[in-house]
Amino acid sequence: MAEILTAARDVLIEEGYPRLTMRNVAERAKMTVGNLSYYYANKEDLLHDLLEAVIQGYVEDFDRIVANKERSPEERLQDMVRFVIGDLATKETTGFFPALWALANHDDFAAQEMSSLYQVEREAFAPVIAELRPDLSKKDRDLLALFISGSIEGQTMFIGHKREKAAAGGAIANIAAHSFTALVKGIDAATIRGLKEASKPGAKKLAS
Amino acid sequence: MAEILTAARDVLIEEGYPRLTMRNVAERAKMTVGNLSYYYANKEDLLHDLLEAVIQGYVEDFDRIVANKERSPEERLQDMVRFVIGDLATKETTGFFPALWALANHDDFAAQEMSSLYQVEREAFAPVIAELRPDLSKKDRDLLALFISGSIEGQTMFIGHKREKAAAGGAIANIAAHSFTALVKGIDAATIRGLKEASKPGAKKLAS
Amino acid sequence: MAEILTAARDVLIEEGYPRLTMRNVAERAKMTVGNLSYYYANKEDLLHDLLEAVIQGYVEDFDRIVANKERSPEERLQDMVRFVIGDLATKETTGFFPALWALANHDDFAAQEMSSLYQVEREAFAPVIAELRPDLSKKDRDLLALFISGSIEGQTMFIGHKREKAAAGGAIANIAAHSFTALVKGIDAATIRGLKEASKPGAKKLAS
Amino acid sequence: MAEILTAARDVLIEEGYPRLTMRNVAERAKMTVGNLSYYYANKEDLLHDLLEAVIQGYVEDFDRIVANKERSPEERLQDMVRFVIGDLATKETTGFFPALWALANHDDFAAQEMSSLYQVEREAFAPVIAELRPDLSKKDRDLLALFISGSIEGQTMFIGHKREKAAAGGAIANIAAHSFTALVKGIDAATIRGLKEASKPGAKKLAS
DNA sequence: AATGAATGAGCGTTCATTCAT
DNA sequence: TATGAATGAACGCTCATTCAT
Repeated sequence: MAEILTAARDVLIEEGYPRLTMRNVAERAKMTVGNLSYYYANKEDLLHDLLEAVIQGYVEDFDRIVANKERSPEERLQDMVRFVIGDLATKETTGFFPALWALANHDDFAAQEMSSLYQVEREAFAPVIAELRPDLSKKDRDLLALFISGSIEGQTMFIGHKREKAAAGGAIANIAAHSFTALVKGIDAATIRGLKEASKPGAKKLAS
Repeated sequence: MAEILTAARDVLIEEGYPRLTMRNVAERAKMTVGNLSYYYANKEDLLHDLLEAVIQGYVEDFDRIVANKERSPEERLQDMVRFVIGDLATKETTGFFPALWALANHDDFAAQEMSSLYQVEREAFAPVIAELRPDLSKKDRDLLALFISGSIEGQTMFIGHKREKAAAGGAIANIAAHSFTALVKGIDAATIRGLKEASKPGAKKLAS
Repeated sequence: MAEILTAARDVLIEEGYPRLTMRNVAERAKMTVGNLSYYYANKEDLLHDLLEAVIQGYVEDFDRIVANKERSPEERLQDMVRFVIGDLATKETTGFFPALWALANHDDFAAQEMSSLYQVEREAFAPVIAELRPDLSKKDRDLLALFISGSIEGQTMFIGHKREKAAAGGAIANIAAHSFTALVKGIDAATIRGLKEASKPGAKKLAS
Repeated sequence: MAEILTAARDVLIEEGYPRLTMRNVAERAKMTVGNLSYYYANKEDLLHDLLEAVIQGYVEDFDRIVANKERSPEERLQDMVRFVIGDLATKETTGFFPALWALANHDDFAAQEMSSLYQVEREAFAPVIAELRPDLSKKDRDLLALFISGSIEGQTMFIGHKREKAAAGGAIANIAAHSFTALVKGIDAATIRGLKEASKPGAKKLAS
């Protein structure tokens, strides 16, 4: 039943994972605990279905973005960045993802779901990066997508829903769009592999 | 007693926030629950002390980094990026921060502690950004620091301890160091404020 | 479930208020604590229901007494006095009321329940007093009922179940029946208001 | 140490018996629990000393009252009644006695202390009753004292400190003084033994 | 499908008590 | 005398789970 998953998602987002209890979900779904357990014999099953369903929603979002082929690769990269950053400021996303990240540290299923979601995200970035930088190896392009994806997600903690810097969301999106474009267009393979930048030894030398 | 906070931190990092119980902490600290509650009358006090202590540790790390003035601003920016990215791959940091981010959604104290930590992080970045870009307003420089901080933190989910892409940590650090340097050196105020990039309307137009 | 309230009442009466714990009640009701808390989400609810139920029982007793109109007012007053004094010597009443009186000092709900019970008791006395003394104001008649009620209740400590002077219960009932009859028939309004008795200043004068 | 008993008494009176804990007493006495247990190895000892001390205070009060021989027996009876009723309205007495009565149901020591206190109270009433009614047997006079004592104590629940009818305290004292005087002067031995009043069978007959 | 009832474990917390210093 | 530290049991309460109906 979809109502159960909606209820569970709402509890998770609004009250946090520690309060994602069978009772709270049942109450929100206007059911008894007994009946909830008819649909989900145990909490683990419910959690798995919940993660799958929520993540599937985000997957569909990414699929939709990629489809647009009318604009230039550079524009499409920036569209995607703005879309994801815009989404991350919603109550749902700000509520869900930190819970997912924390869960992934101790729950293999959550880690795997998270993994598959971000793979889809990276696959959405992949074609535009490939168009902009056909000279780079697939591995290097994947690393760029990985970095961009992480960079974007990390903004959640600051410009997410009701977070301290929520008001800076627009400027952060501008910076991100510019930064990732410049990065993709400007970086070379040697830099990615650490063969070029002179500053690397610094951290270590000065720490000692 | 420091042993209690160490035990609590270990429980949080290794088992996750939902298992951060008085009994688990007491057991790890080789105490009885009764005695634990002699030191911490309630769980909230313990959690607060724990967050404060752990965050204070990171604050001290940042303070130490900033101190180094021998290298060029560009090198120092890259040193700092590499230091933070290096740290984020440790078991402690990968375990602690996602828990903190999730907690911050529903616990005001956690949100506030998180806030003060990242302010310190941004203040560590501020002087190098100021040296590189004296032409930018303080507000714009702060936005750059905010973006960089978020970008770095977001890598945790991918290259953190035992995370899927942990092996890519070195490459990600290289990309980050390069990307942030290029960003700080290359961006202009109009871009930050969204007065320059032509791609902005795209997302909406194509979504419809 | 009535069994729970019965069990709770028995614990209160036989073991006293400090031992009225959820575990003790559950054990006596042959339940687990978990199941008890299915019926009573918290101890306060249980206590309130318990007080209400027990007090309702006494209210019904009083209602039954008043109904009897065949005997003279004087006889009815004495019937009532003997009934209440007879009841107060039962294990249940001797066990319950001191607990209630003590509780009423620190628990508002208990105070209010106690209040409503004794109001019913006084209303049971009111009509016979009114028949015997139509000349007195309602206020004065209420004061007589208040005094009689208190006088009766106070006997609990001495002639209650297993109390030191339990054997004197019959004589005390005789004295009470006589005393209250004489009081109601003999007192005048001036005495109630303290305008007549000459002894009043004595206490103070001699204490100094 | 007297401070401990004072602290314990204050806790009992202000917070009630269930909150009379070693910790609360220690805190009020500005001690540590450890040090409190130097003076009182266990809670039972403390409770016993507390009951003894408080009750001794009341015993001394009674002893003082009896001493006054200048007034007539009737006046002295009324003086005593007014004194006790006046005292019962104090915070201390209203707080202490219901706790004692409740305790006496399940704690033998409390029952015994209570017993000895009321014996003293009755012994205070005894001489005036004897002076007024030398014709009655000692046993009958003791029964009158017992009834009077119970009657007075029972007023606590209604006109005690912050109790519902506290404002009626003066009128109740007037009624009590009058009632007990009339009782002592008017009753005869046959009535006490139940050989005279015609109303006795009523309660039973009509209840059936 | 749905309810209500029940279990047993675990939660945070409080307590009387003990003891080394 | 006095403290601080420690124990172990009990407290009220919540939880995931089970099951008869």
